[in-house]
Amino acid sequence: MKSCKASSLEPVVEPGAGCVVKCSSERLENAAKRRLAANARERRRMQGLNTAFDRLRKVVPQWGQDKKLSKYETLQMALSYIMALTRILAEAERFSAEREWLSLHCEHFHGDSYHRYPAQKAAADGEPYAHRALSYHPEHFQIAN
DNA sequence: TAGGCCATCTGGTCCT
DNA sequence: AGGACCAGATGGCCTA
Repeated sequence: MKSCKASSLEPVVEPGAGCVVKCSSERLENAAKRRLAANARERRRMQGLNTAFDRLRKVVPQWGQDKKLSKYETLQMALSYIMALTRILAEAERFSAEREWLSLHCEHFHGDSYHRYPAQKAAADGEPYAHRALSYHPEHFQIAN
């Protein structure tokens, strides 16, 4: 019994017409199987992508959002969040550098007015600093663009 | 009912 | 050759 090469795209022409029919139907069957396998792989890939989005949603702030963020919103929020954290880090570094400078040069001052961290200052202003810094809302997305 | 969001299928392209 | 990735098409579900 002759076997067909599934890799060949052209139908194999044989004196007996039987193989042509059989080969093409086998090839069709193989193609269908490969398509189904590819569909399953694609489904798994997208599911993996969605679990990644879910994990991202968990670590991104959603203040005032009872509805879950869409994928686009999640990405935009993550971007804003990272930018906010970066800014906070930079500010913290700047403040600690200032503190060092002050402690070197102004030792005779008693620190209250100089040694305040932003968080403490903001708390004194009535609103938590971190909340003010990170309170991003979907309507702020344009800022990140 | 229109519009937004999503899942799935599908064919094309690139990479190993 | 086969898998991963991507983008377009399509249909379902939900909400204003």
